[in-house]
Order: sequence, then structure tokens, then C-alpha cells
Amino acid sequence: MARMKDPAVRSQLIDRAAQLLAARQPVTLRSLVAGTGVSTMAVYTYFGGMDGLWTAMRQEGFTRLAARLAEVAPSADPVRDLAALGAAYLSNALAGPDLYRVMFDAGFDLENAAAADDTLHSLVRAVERAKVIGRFRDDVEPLGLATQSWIIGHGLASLVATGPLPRQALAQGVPLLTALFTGAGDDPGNCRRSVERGWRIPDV
Amino acid sequence: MARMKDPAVRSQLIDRAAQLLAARQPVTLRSLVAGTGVSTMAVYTYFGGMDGLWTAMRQEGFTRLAARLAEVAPSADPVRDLAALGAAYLSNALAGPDLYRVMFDAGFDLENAAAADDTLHSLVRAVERAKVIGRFRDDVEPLGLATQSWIIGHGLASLVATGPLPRQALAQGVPLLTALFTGAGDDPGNCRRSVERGWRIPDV
DNA sequence: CCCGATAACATAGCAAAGCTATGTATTGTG
DNA sequence: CACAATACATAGCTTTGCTATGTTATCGGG
Repeated sequence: MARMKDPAVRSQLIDRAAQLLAARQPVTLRSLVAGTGVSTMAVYTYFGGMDGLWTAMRQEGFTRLAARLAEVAPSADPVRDLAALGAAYLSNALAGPDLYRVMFDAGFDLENAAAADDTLHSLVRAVERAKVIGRFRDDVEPLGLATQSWIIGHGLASLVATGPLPRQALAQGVPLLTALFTGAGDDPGNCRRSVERGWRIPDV
Repeated sequence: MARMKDPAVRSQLIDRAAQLLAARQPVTLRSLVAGTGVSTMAVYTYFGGMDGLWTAMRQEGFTRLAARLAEVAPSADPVRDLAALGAAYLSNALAGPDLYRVMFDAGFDLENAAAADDTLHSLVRAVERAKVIGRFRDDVEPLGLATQSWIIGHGLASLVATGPLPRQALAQGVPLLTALFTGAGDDPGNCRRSVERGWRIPDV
């Protein structure tokens, strides 16, 4: 009945946008299609305009974040896993600061909210596992503690990746998470060890 | 020898920009000067261009933040004061979410870094006072703990004011700060009370 | 007291931005 | 095989930030 959209063009445009973003070059309609051979109309057939492209970029950002978090294999130590998830979150933000900023830049669509919920879920599960083995108290609300971990991770990512704090400030993540998890009932010594073991990743 | 710049025009333009920002209307060169009676050149004589205007907006944001923080009168309970400073920080961010976002949006100039340092200083002083009266351990580094408090405040502000978390999530500030300050050596019961007394402000 | 130099300001217009109207080509379906 | 619907290119419109140029007002020195 008609021609079909070529999905390769769509991902090509997204990739090029991410590439421009990483190169600190302005992402404009014309600079996007410059190297691709397609015309400016492609952006409108595939994304409905530049706004649609930014929405797609946000989705791409959450997809990459989910991939990073999925790399964290659950271990026998859920507190370590929580710190490792935080480290993966930071690692993702530092790997693509501009893309990370785009994720939280403008209007939050329902799709982004769902993606953010997925991000939280992996944290919630780790908190629940920590409760099961008695590291956290019974009265700890998994969603609440997961949200608090997210707040710390996002605050650190935002201030370091695109803000005024230097990269060494990433080390603040260890005392922050240790204090949070100790407050949730974990033994201070064990907590510190678990967090330090999980936080290995992003100090590069 | 020459005409003098009129400072009133400068603040008029800044005010109008903040007004447009709060009304969620695009801040463009021509929309700025639309109601003022001045021409587009004014933006260039006063700010050197739109970038200069955004820099001035960031300064304005930090000025308002400093004013909010200055409203917090130091009391005999420095832990309460720390929580009150965090609440004032949140209150400022929620009063002008768009302006708050502008503050951390793009390039961080030296001036902004200095303003951010001033913000930190009020926190550092409160931490030092808490050490003096024995609420925090002697080995607590004031700058480190102040930075950690800032990370929490900014994470909360960013995720609530312009992000996916609902306004009720502000309540997460209490357990977060309580855990942080308890980890710094404060007695859990006293800490909770102090934080709750200081956190009164932003739950509106 | 006035005049010239200098800076503030208005006007007009340029390059590039996003977007749209229109025409062409291509592909799935009857 | 023919038709219709959709992808895509081309060209141009509107608005953006910015600048070149001319005009006017103001302060200091004679």
C-alpha cells in the first residue's frame, strides 16, 4: 500500500545526534542530515520534528542506562549490589554527560517516567533482597530507600558530570551510601566494606 | 565624555527574562525587548549577547539562593540549621524551577563557581559549629560533609523541581539528612528531632 | 558656555535555525 | 498490473541571534 519507513535511517539519525552531542557540536536539523545523505524531511517523517528527536534521545539515554544497570550481576551481598548499581549509574552519566543531561532536561513524558520507574525497580529489588537476609530492618520501605539512593546518585551525577564538582567528588558516594544503608539497619563495618566493594567502577 | 548605561534597563531585562521563564514562554531576543520599549541592541550593550544574558540569569539565580540561605538564622542547634539550610535550598529551587535549572544548565564560569562556593560556605560553617559542640565526630571533614549535604539537596531539587519525582518526595530529605548526620556521629534520636525541626519549610 | 569625542541606542538587514508546502518516486495491495 | 498511500527531495517561509551603519545624547575641556 505504501513505502515503509526504514528503521535503519531512524537509528542512524539518533546515532549521529549522539555523536554530535558527544563532540560538543550543535545538534541542528541541517547538521544532523549533513553526513547521512538523507534530506531534512527525514527528521519529520521519523520524529515529527526536532522535539521528537530529543524525546527519542531521552529514550536512548534511558536504554543505555538500563543496559549499564543490567550489567550489574546480583551477588550474595545485596548491599554491595546497591553500591554497584549506584556506581553503574554514575559510570553511565560520566560516559555521556550530554546525553545524561538531555534525559533530565525538559518535559517528562509518560514514556520517560516509565523508563525512570524501570531504573528504580532494579534498586527496589536489591533493597528487598537486603531485607530478606536481615541487612536492613523490617520497617524499611524498599521504594523509599531506593528513591533515596537515586537522589544521591543523581545529585552526584548532576553536580560532577555537568556541574561544578570535580571528578574526585565521586568519592563522596561511598560515605553517602554507607550512611544511608547504615541508617537502614546495616552493621556499620559490614556496610562500609560492602559499599566499597560495589563502588569500584566509576573512579576512573 | 559619553552616555552612561542605565542600570535600570539591565535589571528590567533580567526581570523580564525571569518573567518569561516562569511563564514557560520562550526567551528570545525579540520577545525580551517586546514590552520594554528598548531595541534589540540593548541586549548587546548590556550583556554582549544572549549568552551574556544567560550568564546574568545564573548570577541572579545564585543571588536569590544566597538570599534564601541568609534568611536561615543560626540557632543553638547547628544540626537543625543544616536541615533548615537544606530546606531553604529546596524552597528556592521550587520557587523558581526554571531559574534553578538555568543555574546548572550550561558552562560553569568562574563566577558561578565562586557563587557555588559561597553556597557551600554557609553549610561548612554549620558543620563546624556542630563539631564544636560535639554533635559530630572530630574526624568529620566539614567540607566533605557539606558537599554531601549539597549532593542530597541538589539531587532532591533536581528530581522534584524539574524531574520525575512528585512533590511528596521532598519528605525523603528527612531520612536522608538524618542518616547522613547520624553517620557523622550525631545521636540518632537527637538528630531526627533536629532535622525534623529544621526541615519544616519546603513541604508546601 | 559651548563644542567635539565617545558611548548608547534605533534601524535595517544577513546567515542560519526550524518548519512546511508541494511535487516526485516507490512500494504494498486489490 | 494499476492504483493509492506513503517516503523522500526540493524550495521557500518565518523567526532566530547577530552585526553593520547611522543617529542622538551626554560628559569633559577650552
